[in-house]
Amino acid sequence: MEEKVKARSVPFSQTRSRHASETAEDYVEAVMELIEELGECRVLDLARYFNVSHVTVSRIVKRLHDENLLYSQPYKPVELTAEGSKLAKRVKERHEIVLAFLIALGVDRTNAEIDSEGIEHHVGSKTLAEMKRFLKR
Amino acid sequence: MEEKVKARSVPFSQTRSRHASETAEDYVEAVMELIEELGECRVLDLARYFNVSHVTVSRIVKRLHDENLLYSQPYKPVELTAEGSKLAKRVKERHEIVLAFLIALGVDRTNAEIDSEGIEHHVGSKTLAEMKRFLKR
DNA sequence: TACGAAATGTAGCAATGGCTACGGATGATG
DNA sequence: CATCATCCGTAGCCATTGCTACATTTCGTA
Repeated sequence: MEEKVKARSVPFSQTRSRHASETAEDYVEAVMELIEELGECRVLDLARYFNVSHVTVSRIVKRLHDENLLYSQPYKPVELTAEGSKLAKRVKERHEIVLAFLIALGVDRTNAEIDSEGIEHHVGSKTLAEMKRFLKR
Repeated sequence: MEEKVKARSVPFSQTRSRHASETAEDYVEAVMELIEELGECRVLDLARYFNVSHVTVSRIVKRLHDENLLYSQPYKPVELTAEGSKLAKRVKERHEIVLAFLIALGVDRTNAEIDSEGIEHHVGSKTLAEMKRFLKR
C-alpha cells in the first residue's frame, strides 16, 4: 500500500480566500496612508496607488464596505470603520517591522520595499516576534 | 494643486498574473516532491497535497501543460518538462533557504514551515542573497 | 473476461480581480 | 447658473481558482 502524503492544508490554506484577505489588508493600509498624505482617500487615489482601474477599486471598496472595514458613500471619499482602522494599524505596524527587518538584514531600501509588500501578509506572529528581536540586537 | 501619490506599480504588480505564477511555482515544486516521495505524481496526490478537489488540480495541470511546465496525458501521472524541472529546482532551493533562514532566526520549525510557504514567492534575489549570507554566519 | 472501485475528465456554478465602454454625479469656473 | 472636466458607478466581458454532480477510463481481481 502506498504511503499517503500529508495534506498541506495549513500552509496552502485555500488560495482564493487567503488572497481576498490580503487584498483587504492592502486596501485598509492604503486608505490609512492616503488619508494621512492627502487628507482624504478617493477611489481614484486608490486606483493610482495600486495601478489598477477605478472600476476594480470601486468593486473592492464595495466588498470591504460589506465586510465593515470601510465606510463609503457614492461619490464620497472612502473612510475606515473602527474595525478597518484597527486592522490598518496592525498591518502597517507589521509592514514597517518587515521593512526595517529586511533593511537591517542588509537588503537595499528599494528591494526591501518591494519584497516587504509581498512578504508581510505571510509573516505569522512567531516570525514577526523574531524579526523584532533581531531589530533590537 | 494636490500632490500626486506615486503608483506602487512594482510592489503591487497585477495581483492576478502574479498569483498565477505563484500557483505554477507551487505546483511544479509539489510535482517534484511527490515524484521523489511516491515514485509518480497523480492528480489525486496533488489534490491531497494542496487540500483541494481533483477538479481544481485537473484544470491547473492543464494550464501548466499549456505553459510547457508539465507533461500530462489523460489518466496518466503528471511529469515535469525540462522547463518545469528547472523552475521546480529553483523554487525548491529558494524554499529551503527561506525555511532554513527562519529557523536560524529563531522561529520554531512548525511556524517556519507555514510562513516559508507564503514568503518564498516574494523573496527577490537580493533578499535571498542576504538570507544566504545570514545562514553562513 | 467482465465487474466494480478508484482515478480522472467534463459541465456548470460562484467569488475575486482584471479590463473597456458608457453614463450619471459633482464641482469649479466662466 | 450653465457648462465641462473630472470622478465614479454600472454593464458586461475574461481569467483564475474554488466547488458539486455526473460521465468516463483504468485496472485489479473475482
